[in-house]
Amino acid sequence: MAQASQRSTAARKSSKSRHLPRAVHQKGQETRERILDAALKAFGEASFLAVTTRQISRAASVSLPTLQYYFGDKEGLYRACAEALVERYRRHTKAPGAKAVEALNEGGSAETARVQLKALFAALGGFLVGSRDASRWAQFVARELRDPGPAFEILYAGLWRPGVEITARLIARILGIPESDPAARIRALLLISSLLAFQSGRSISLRTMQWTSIGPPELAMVLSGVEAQIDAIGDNLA
Amino acid sequence: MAQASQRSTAARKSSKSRHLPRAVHQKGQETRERILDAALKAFGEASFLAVTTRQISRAASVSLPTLQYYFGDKEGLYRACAEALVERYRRHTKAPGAKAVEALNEGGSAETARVQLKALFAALGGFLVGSRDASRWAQFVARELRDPGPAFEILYAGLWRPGVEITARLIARILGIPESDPAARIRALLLISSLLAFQSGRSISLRTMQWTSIGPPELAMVLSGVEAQIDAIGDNLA
DNA sequence: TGCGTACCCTATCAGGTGATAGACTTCTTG
DNA sequence: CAAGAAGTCTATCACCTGATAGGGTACGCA
Repeated sequence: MAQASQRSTAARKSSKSRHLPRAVHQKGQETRERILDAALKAFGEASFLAVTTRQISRAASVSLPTLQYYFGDKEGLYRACAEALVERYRRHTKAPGAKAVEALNEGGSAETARVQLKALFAALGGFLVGSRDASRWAQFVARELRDPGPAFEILYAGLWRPGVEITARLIARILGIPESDPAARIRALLLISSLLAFQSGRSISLRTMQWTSIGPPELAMVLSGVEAQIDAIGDNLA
Repeated sequence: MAQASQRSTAARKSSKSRHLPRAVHQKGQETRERILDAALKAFGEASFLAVTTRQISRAASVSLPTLQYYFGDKEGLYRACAEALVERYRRHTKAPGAKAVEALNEGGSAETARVQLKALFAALGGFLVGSRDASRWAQFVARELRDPGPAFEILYAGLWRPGVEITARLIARILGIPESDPAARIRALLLISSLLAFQSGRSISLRTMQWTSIGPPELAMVLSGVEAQIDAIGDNLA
C-alpha cells in the first residue's frame, strides 16, 4: 500500500514498524493505562469481534483516534491486553510455582508432589475466584486459546505452557514416570481443563449446578472434587 | 418500526411471527438443506459474528436473500443449525444413553454403573473423533455454551443437560450417594469437561501434546486417562 | 520566551454487514 | 391453459466498523 512516509507526528504504521508512542509524560501514561484497563474489561466480557473500538474509547473517556495513537490498531491493543495479562498472572503465581519447582529439583517424593499439586490448584482456583477482574481475564484467555487469534502465541507461551509444564512434571513425579512421558501431559491437560470448566465455562456451570455465582463456598466444592482426582492419580496405574 | 404489512409473498417478519416457508417443493427442500449444511460448516469453524451471511450464501451457491427467505434472518439460521445439531446428536447417542438409563432403573451395582460410564464416554469420544463434521459441531457447541448466544437454550436443553444428567446419575450410583447430591453433578462436570478439553480445546491440546491431529490412537490415550479417572471415582470418598 | 514534540481532538473516509424491495422465472393445480 | 404460489435473483439501503487526515493545545527544555 502506502510506502513509509514518516510524518512529523509520532511515526506509526499498521503492521510492522511499531514506533508506538512511549507515553513519556505522566498524563500520557495515565491515558494509556486507562485505555488498557477499559480494553481488558471489554475483551474479558466479549470476543475480539464483538467489542468495538468505540466502546473502549467511550469507556476510557478518550476519543477514538487515541486508541490508534497508543496501540497502532485494534489488534495491537488486543495484544497489549494479553501481555498485561501475562504480566499480572506471573505476579500471582510466582510464589507457589517456585515452591513446586524447588521441590521437584530437590527430588521430593511422590507424596510431596501431590501436596504441591494440590497447593498449586488451590492457589490457582483462589486467584480465579478472588476478584471479578481475574474472572474476566480467565474468559479472555479461554476464548483466545479456544479460537486462536492475534494473542494466541502470547498467552500460550506466557501462561498456558508454563502452567501445563509444572503440572505435568508434578504428575510425572507422582506416577513415577519420566517427565517426558506423554501420559503425564495428558493427565495434566485433563486436570487443568476440569478445573477451568468452572471458570471459563462459567455460564454453563452456574446453570448446571443451579448456582448464582462462583464464590468461596462453590470453589471449595469444586476443589474438593479436583483434589479427589489428584489423590486418585497414583492409586491405579492403568 | 414498520407495522405488520403482510405482503403478497410469503409472510415473514424478523423476530416473532415465524411464518417461514415450509420448503414444500422438492427443489426448495434441497436448497434449504444446502444452506443449512453450509451454515453448519461455517458456524462450526468460526463464531456467529465472524461468519458472514455472504460466505454462507456463496458456499451454498444461492443468493443472499435466499437465506432470509428460508430462515428469516441470520439468527434464525443460527438457531436452525443448533436444532439440526441436537437432532443429529440425539441419533448418535440414543443407544448407549438408553442402555445406561435402563441399567440405572434396574438398580444396577456401582460396578455396573462404572462400566456404563466408560462405555458412554468411549461412545462420545468415538463420535467426536469419528468425522470431521462431528469435530466441527463440537466447536459450535463449545463456543455457544461458553459465550451464550442465540442458540444457548437450544443446545443446553437439547444436549448438555441430558448429557450431564445421565453422567451425574451414574456417578451418584458409583459413589452410593443420592442422585440429588450436588457432588455428583460437580464430578460429572469435571469429567465431561476434561474429555472435551481435547475436542473443544483442540488447538491448544494439539500444541501441548505436539500432535498434528486427534485420531483414533490419540483418542485411545485420552480415553485411558479418562477411564483412570472413572476408576478412581469411588476409591477415595473425600 | 519560543520552539518542538507529545498529546488529543473533530470530521471524514472506505469498506463491509445484514436486510429489504421488487421483479423475474418455475412449478403446481384447478 | 391460465392463475397464483413458490422460489430465486439483481440492485440497493441503512448502518456500523476500523482507520485516517489534519489541526489544535499543552508541556518541557534551551
